[in-house]
Amino acid sequence: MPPGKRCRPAGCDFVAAFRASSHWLDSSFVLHPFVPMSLQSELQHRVASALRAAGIEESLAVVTTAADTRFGDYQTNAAMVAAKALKKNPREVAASILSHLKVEDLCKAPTVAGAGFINFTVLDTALSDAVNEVARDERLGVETVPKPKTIIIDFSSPNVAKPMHVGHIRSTILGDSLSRIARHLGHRVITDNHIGDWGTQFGKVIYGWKHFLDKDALEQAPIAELVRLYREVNALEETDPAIKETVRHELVKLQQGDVENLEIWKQAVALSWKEFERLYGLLGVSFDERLGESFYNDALGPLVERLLAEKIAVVSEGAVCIFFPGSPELEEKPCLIRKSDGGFLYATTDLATLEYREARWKPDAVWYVTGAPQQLHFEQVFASARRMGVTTDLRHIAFGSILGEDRKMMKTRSGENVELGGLLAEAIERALAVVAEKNPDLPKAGQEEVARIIGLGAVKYADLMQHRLTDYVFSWEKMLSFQGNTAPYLQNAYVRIRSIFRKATAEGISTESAPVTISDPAERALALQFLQFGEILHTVLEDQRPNLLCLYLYELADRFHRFYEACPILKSEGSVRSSRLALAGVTAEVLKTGLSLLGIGVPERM
RNA sequence: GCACCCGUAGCUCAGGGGAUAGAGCAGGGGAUUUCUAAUCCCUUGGUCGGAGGUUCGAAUCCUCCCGGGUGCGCCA
Repeated sequence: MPPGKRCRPAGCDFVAAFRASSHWLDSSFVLHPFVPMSLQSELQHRVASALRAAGIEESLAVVTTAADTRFGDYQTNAAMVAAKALKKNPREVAASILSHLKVEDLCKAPTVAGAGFINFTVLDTALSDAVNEVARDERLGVETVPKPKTIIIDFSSPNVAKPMHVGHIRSTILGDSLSRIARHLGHRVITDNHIGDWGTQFGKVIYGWKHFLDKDALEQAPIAELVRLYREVNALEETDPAIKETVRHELVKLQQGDVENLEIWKQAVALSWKEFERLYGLLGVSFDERLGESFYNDALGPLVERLLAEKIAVVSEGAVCIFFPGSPELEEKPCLIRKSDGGFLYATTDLATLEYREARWKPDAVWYVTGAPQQLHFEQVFASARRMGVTTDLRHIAFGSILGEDRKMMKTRSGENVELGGLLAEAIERALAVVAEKNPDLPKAGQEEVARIIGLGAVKYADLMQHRLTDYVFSWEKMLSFQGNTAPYLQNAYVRIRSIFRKATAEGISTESAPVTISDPAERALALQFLQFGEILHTVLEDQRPNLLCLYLYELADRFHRFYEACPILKSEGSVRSSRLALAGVTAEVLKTGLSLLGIGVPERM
């Protein structure tokens, strides 16, 4: 199985889904999530009022952060958009809007620039007020959605009897992060690990188990032994068609409930789970449910029979298929749900799984976090589900493949791909070396704890920071880098702040929350950045793109590091000191919360 | 053959109608009596694969072409 793929079928027009993604929830939170305290949304309201007064369509009132700080803090392109429809000069339209715009309590006088941009520079006082609002808010300006949805997120889904390798990291980490964000925004989330515990790999495993199982090796390193069996049988099959047939027969026997094969299967599943649990524990990933493929076995036959009876499925060339007349994309691509030999397919399991989920949780949405190559499969499954009357929003959260140095997908069978356990161990080991060097006084146990947080953070961040649809070339160097745009960079910003607070406490300086007063440019830049926190999370969830959160946090840490260089905190005095301390404190909170939503922890020192 | 994705700096990637296209790494030069240098500052580096089109405005949308990848009835 290629690593970019899951053990499960795929398919669905993920591009269409991606494009439509901002429409599946309430339109009310699509464009501008309700952030009543936010300066940005307040400006937007003011612009909307001005547009109304100027006789222009209010929905054009979109305020964004300025493209360049030279132009100010925020901007709106409404005049240029309106000018197009009105067939007027954009700058004249902008002037007309300005004449109706009342923002003197928030900004310096707005200016018209370029082709018709209206730029806003926020007053230091207004910015200070806004920051103090966020600082007082437990949720740091992040509102929950008014109408929470029930979302089932199906991710990770490794195959039993095979090791988890780097190809599994994307689904696992992406799914985990999306789950955390969705929950944080108030949705009801059910995470399910639809593990591949009933695939055709068992024919090979059982054959190998019966013919050349090394019991000592199984004792020592169970997964490795199972993999060895799998690979050896795989190789044998290539050369001997008779063995291939026997292997297939072992699978059929298992599916028919053969006692011996069932027992081997149970042991293999249990051994695999043990290893998966170890990795999930290390990664801090948990699931509400682990209903693997085998859970749905008994449902497959009746499901197919019912679909046949309902004339949704038909027999074609001996196989049971669902056709999609009237759908140009799927006209020639039926969904097969029973082979001519009576065996079931992944689509069958997916449909049975969906029925179960519908009945048990009545979800508003089901998200399948699997590789992009599976899009057609999901398209077929979703189309089948619709024929069955399912109206739930089904979405394939596709992601690109991890490529080898040769820019081709890493192949499981070639054996060259990197096992996840080894990658994580290496990351932690390298982090430990750095921690020991930088923080030799820390007790060993403390160093190990810090190394774990940093090493795992680096690996997770390296994956999450990438646009999820892009293929990327796997590189140890990138995965294990602790410099530049990496998790340790973000963690370091947090650690610096914690260090300042420790020192303040030691010196008897009050760290009680105090009002923030913005004056220095570095303070402005930092403050404006964490005011965006409330908006960014909604955008991330709407597009299912944690890389935007990574980018946001990187910029926050970047601005903090500059502030740190430019604005001494403990060296300053009085209200300036307490203000800067408070500013740093909020930054730390946003960093910690933001990273936790990526599934990344923060150490107190590093 | 058909469908989908991708092509942006030496490398790895952001940006997906808006102002002079950004970052990390790599390369060059600086900063530490000062809250952690896993940091900061400066700097080198780009006909955004190509050609048309739409638009006041295109890396971004449309069409075609080139190049790479992936998928496409009894695998998962």
